[in-house]
Amino acid sequence: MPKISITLPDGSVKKYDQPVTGEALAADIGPGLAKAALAVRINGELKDLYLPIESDAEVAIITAKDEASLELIRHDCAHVMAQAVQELFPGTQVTIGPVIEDGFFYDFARPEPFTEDNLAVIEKRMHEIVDRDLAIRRQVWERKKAIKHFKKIGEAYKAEIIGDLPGDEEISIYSQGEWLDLCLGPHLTSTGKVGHAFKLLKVAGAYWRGDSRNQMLTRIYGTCWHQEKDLQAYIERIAEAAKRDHRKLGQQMDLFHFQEEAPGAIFWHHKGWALILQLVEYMRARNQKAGYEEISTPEILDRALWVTSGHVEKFGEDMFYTSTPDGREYVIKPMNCPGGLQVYNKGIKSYRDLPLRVAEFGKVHRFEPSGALHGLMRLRAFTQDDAHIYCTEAQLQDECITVTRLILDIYKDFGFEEVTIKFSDRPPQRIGADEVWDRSEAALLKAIEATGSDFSHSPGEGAFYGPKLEFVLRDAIGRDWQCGTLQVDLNLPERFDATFVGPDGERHRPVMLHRALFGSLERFAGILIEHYAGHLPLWLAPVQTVVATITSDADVYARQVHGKLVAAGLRSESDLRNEKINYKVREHSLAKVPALLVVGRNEAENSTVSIRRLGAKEQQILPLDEAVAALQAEARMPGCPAKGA
RNA sequence: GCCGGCAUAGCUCAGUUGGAAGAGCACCUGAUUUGUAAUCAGGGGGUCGCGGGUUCGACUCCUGCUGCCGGCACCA
Repeated sequence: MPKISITLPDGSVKKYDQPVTGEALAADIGPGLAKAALAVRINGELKDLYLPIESDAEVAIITAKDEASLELIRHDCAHVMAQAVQELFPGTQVTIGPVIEDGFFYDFARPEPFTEDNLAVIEKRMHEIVDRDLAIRRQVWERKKAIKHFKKIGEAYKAEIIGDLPGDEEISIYSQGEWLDLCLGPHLTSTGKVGHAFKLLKVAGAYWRGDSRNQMLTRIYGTCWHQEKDLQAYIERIAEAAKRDHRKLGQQMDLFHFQEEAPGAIFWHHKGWALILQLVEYMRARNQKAGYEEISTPEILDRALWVTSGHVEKFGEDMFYTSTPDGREYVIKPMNCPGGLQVYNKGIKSYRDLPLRVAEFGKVHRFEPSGALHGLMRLRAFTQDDAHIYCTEAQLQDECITVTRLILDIYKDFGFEEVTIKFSDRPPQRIGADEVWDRSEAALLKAIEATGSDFSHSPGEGAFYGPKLEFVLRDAIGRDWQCGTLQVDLNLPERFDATFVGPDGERHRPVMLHRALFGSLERFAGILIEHYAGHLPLWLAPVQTVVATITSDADVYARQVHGKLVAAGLRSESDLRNEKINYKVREHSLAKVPALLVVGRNEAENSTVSIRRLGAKEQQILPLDEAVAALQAEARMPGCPAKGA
């Protein structure tokens, strides 16, 4: 009587008298599969191919076609790299080497860190180890023996990891040839299965266990694919992202610059500023439609106010300070809310005033760690499209839903269709009663539900003063950017003693919400530049049209065309230089001007323009007035009624 | 902040073992009046990031600082 029955993915069942390995099972199904087999999935869990299956199970043979197999070869590739490193650089300790998106890394402890120059040598040795086709085998060791072994060979970090594993966990050690590593597995059956489609990408420092108080290790990043063409495609993908880099495009398009005297702050040139102004105009219109008022509060406020708000205590090390000759100490605001609360507190608020929605395009300064600065994406001086909503607890739910809908709707206008929401709830250290946290968290969750959005839960990641939602959008090449945020604040209304008079004639504490949609205008501009690869849609483009002449005979007409475009509200420039049209086309194309209006003798005589759109090879000849009207219509801000309409 | 790398003309980058700072583009001048991604010729332009040191001599070697780049940590 067969003892073990194996159910395959197609529903068929194979029966065996004794335990069977994944290898044997694959061979039993077919020689092609035996050759392609990389691992097995037993009851949903990935396992090594050579381990016996002891009891009835649902089993699938994993081959290169399975998504999971990429993780396997990347993990093995990390091990091959670790082996190569230890062969080449004796005395280097291994720590951890996980699979990450598109690749893997391994962290090493070594007095002398690796540099990029070492990568080629390590890569070469890795290819040799793959060619050795070493069998990879799993062993289970007794805990004490494992710790003793790793200590003996000088692997203090590995010994520490084993010591910290839960008591009931098996200590599995994988060997490939002479080389051993502690690892949960599973792995391929031999180093040969890794193949040669891998590449080491960069070296970096990384703290042991991700804690900046610990020793810094040296990390090597790599990527690994089944086939060379996949590797090449990945390398091209990285190159494509580099081409979109907003710092590079920002220079090419003459949008902004940075310089040493203002680390983390930006000099906007007029074209870049035009983009920012357009974002502000858009958000103002949306705010106005959504029932917001707008205020503006001082950028420099007495330090005492920041003591009251709690910022000095909590973020004192991360703020800009300034003092005046009269000896007063000020803080350059890192947030708009304390200033906003001063406006709220001026005069007495009634429950009839709520919900009160107050927007502020506030420029804030934060003394970010120098290593965190990154173009427009992480600045020390940036502008928030901030707003604070003061409401009653009863209104909290509706306000959360309305804000969430507004955010999602606005992202669509910028071509971001895929948005996920991150929900962060109460951290261990917090202020406020648990019942209030219960209600606040429930309100945010309900808002997610009401919009039917995808969301992820980050337990304990909320701010100390309240839970929050963070809105993450996916750009044209699949990268995620966290932009918008909606936070409940249980702290500041208390600290500044904000109140409203209720129907009962008593003073009550309002609930305060913080919300930003773009987050930072500068950062959002950077994201847009990368999302569109500089090809901003007409309504956002800094220079929307350029009128370029073919000969100087058309100069007078070109001025007339340009004048009409400007009168129609378009950001237009004219190019009457004594240059060939090829030269002009090339130059304005590189500057990412969306619409080039070429005029020569023909156009001047017929009152037409030849429109060449960015990226197109063909032109379109249109009567001047028709062309202006069409461009004007296209340049209209989405989501808002036309001005004066 | 931490680890590593980088810093030469407005931009992109060359610059050998330490021995007189270069190219292309851009800019200026002139010629050319041109039909959809670079017309030709000439010219001007440098504290080689900043400061110290070694040396007869430093863009080059050593060192401190600043900024930037790639990560890590941080991100109210």
